[in-house]
Amino acid sequence: MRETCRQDDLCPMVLAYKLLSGKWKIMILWFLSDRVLRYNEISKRMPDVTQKMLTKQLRSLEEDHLITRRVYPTVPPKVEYEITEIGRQIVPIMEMMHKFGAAYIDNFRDELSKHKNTTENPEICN
Amino acid sequence: MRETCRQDDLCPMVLAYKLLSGKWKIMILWFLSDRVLRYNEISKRMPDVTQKMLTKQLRSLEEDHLITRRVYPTVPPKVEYEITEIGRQIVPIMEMMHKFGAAYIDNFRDELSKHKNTTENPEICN
DNA sequence: CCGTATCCCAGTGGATACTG
DNA sequence: CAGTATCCACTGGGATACGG
Repeated sequence: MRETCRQDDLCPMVLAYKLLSGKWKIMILWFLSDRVLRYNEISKRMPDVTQKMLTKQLRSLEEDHLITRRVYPTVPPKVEYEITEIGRQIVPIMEMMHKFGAAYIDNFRDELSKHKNTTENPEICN
Repeated sequence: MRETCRQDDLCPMVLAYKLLSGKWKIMILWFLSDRVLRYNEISKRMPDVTQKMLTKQLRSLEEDHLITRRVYPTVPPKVEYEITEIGRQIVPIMEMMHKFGAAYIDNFRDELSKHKNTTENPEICN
């Protein structure tokens, strides 16, 4: 594993980190891992994200080929977002992160005030 | 898995993301997963991090119980950093991230200019 | 050796209003 | 419905110098 880092000037692990960097990206990917969603459906699931930010993160994910954006030229407009093949490979990582986070909470239930309101709507994962 | 999100106002997955948020944190954790390291040894492995940032990220990781900091009151001073039990549970996540990153590179070798110089020293993972 | 102290900048993220 | 357009605040990250 460690050898692959020498291939070029970019560490795969750090690249993966960068691809997921963005306050709402993993949530978006999480929801899209379930099924194709329209803009509004994502928005409803994430009430705390402003339209601007949601659009921005969606475009960034699209640019990185983790999701696709399909526009139906209808009136009113309809836009569907779908996770890609490569994007779907992130799901197990998110699952491990979820598992780790749960274990972490078990250990440090008391001192999580720092991270409270990590999300104001806990239903996001449901 | 999804049910655990209802326990409190904090999604474990997002918490995990927050714990790892910080430009150099996964690299630090990666190096420490190998063995205990002194401040200077970490610094040598990550030439691009300023002392201030390295200290900051180390303190943050310590505050989050992912690493420990042991100070030897000698002259000159000696400080050792060690990954914790819970911190070690992140290693498989980092390994999956590495694996994903490698697969990603295989697919999009061409258009990675955006992420080039993700690290200026590719040896970081070695 | 292992840090602090200042100062600084860019980019991320947000509030609010508007539109094809 | 699915976005843009402005304007703004914050903070993560950095350069440089100094200190116990």
